[in-house]
Amino acid sequence: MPNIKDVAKAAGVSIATVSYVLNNKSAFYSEKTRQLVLEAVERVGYTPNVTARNLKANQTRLIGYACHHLPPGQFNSVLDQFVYFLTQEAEAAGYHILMFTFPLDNPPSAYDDLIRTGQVDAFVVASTNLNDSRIRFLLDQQFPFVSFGRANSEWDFPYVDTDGERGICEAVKYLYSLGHERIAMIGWPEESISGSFRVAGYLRAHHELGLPLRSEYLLRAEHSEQAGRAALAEWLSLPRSKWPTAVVAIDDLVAIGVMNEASERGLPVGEGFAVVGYDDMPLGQYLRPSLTTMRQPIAAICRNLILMLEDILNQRPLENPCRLLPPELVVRASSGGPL
Amino acid sequence: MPNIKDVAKAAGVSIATVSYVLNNKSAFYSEKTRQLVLEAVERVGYTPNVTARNLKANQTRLIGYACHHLPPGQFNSVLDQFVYFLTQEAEAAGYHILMFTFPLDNPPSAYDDLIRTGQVDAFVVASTNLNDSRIRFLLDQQFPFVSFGRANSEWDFPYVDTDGERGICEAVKYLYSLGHERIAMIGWPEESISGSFRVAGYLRAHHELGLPLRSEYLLRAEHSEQAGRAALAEWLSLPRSKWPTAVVAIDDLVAIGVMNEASERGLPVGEGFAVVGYDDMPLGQYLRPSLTTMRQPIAAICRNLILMLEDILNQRPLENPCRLLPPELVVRASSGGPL
DNA sequence: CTGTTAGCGCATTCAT
DNA sequence: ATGAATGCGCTAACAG
Repeated sequence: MPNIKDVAKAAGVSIATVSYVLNNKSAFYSEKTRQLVLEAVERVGYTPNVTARNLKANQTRLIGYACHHLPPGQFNSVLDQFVYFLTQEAEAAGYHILMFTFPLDNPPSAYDDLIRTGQVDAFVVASTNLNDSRIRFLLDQQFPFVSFGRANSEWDFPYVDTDGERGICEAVKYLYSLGHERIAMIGWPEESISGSFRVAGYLRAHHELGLPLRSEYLLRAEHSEQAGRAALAEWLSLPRSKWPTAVVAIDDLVAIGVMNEASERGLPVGEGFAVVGYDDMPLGQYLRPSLTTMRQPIAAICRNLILMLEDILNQRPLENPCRLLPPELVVRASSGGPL
Repeated sequence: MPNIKDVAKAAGVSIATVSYVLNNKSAFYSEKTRQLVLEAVERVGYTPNVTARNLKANQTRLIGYACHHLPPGQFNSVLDQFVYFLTQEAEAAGYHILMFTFPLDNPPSAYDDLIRTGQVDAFVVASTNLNDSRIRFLLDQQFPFVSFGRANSEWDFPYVDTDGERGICEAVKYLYSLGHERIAMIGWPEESISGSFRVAGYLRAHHELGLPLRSEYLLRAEHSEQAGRAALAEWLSLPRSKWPTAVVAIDDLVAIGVMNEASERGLPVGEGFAVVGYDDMPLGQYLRPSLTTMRQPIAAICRNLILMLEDILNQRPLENPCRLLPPELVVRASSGGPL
């Protein structure tokens, strides 16, 4: 690879002049020198070496993003979209994404490594939770990062998140508009932060609709198909008159469990028994019945994450460090028509 | 961040000595100096700066991997697994993955950029095809890379691939062992390289089993649910006695299309009508009926990719530059029991 | 306007 | 065994 010296030689100027031209420091060269340099750049096929530039500038133009392994049977339904859009937005801002993994027993260690060795300028943290050790660590270190997802409310850090409360609230109201009054929900365990927002939406919808809340209609379970099945089984053990006519699942995988259990027990999903999921995983439209769900605006989330990171890295004040984006109701067959 | 000078000062030695100790050049320091240095490293909290080290060594310890966007409705069913395992294996070898995107109208340009700016040491190319412009470009440039997937047989480059021919052959033989004799297949368009290997497996199985080949049983379509539906519809327009009793789909999404169309037409998938997919996407086990499929050994693929890359980057001769890994038949409900 | 030069942090050669 | 000095490729301060 040719370097700046080769260009200088080819153009018959000094390396400083080449550097000035390439970095548009227009005060330091004449137009004819510029032509000379650009032509030489073209001739020798020169592109500045990023490593050298980074060493000088004390940066990397790399953003770290950790991908985690999920136990078999689970999966992140929107990970591929997220990674793609994040990469694309990062590139638009002149960055690339550096992928890394972290040990489950000590997540911050991987972040620490990358910081200490100077391999990234910032992080995008995702799949956050209450007392998230990574966020606590990054706050401690005062290292630039943005988060997809919230954590402890008293912690002050920039994040983008889907407004799960609003989303589930909208889902419940939609079901109500179809005529459902016995609407059940499967949440995640209480420790889950995004889970608790979504459950709050369930509660708020009932409050605003004046629907009575029945504690037996709100169950908590883990992110799994089995959890959806078990929850429905529990509801179907109630007297028939108390069976919910609609279920809001906290994510699509749980919704699938509900649909599977319902089908096996002869409950007609989409015809009198409604199921709504959350995430809009790619396969949802091809399920039978196709899955009504709340779509996470992944592209917008990634755009916001990177825009915020740009502001942070350029020391610009953040306009709005806490951004909630509304999910979008995608109506398909599993929610059925009016009762 | 402290640098090597800080350590040298703290240890009362020169920076050269610190460097020697940290790089285990044991010929150049005494044991007691070593202790001195290590203790100073600990005290000031020093970690070598990777950018500086890279500039000196003319490397980046970064492997480029391009993720591509798929049109809505399509998706790469094993991308998240692939990215995770690739990242993990790369880390085990002392590398990280740099994600980037490329424009569909000029894929090599993104690879060229990263090469010219010196941002990566090598690439992992995936989703290859015949006349793949990226592979041709990297071969031209003689830039280190490995591929997940094959391309033109006359091109000489290192790759790992799933043995699609073997996989589909095994699937067909399994169906035959259940008593099926009218086994149909949906392939990808002829231009698809991995598609043609899989179709070859279909043909080989028929040959080895002595089953007659009927041209109407082999259809070609794109990677979509709709394609699976359309293929089944075409077969069901044959006289009933010629309906296939089993379908091998070239990928899970197509298999889902077949299952959906079959269910809607009252054909009992898993009970007399068998469907087998390919890929083992995470959701397959939760479909109704659960999807029998050929599982791609993603973890092993990633391990092989990185092992080969290590050999290449260290100028070691490649033991076996063309590695075919067998997929694994995962029997679930959609293939049913013996006829 | 242009060229010379000093570092960025590190590895390594060459003296001692 | 140790340290001084050089250079990786680049940017930018400074001198001319």
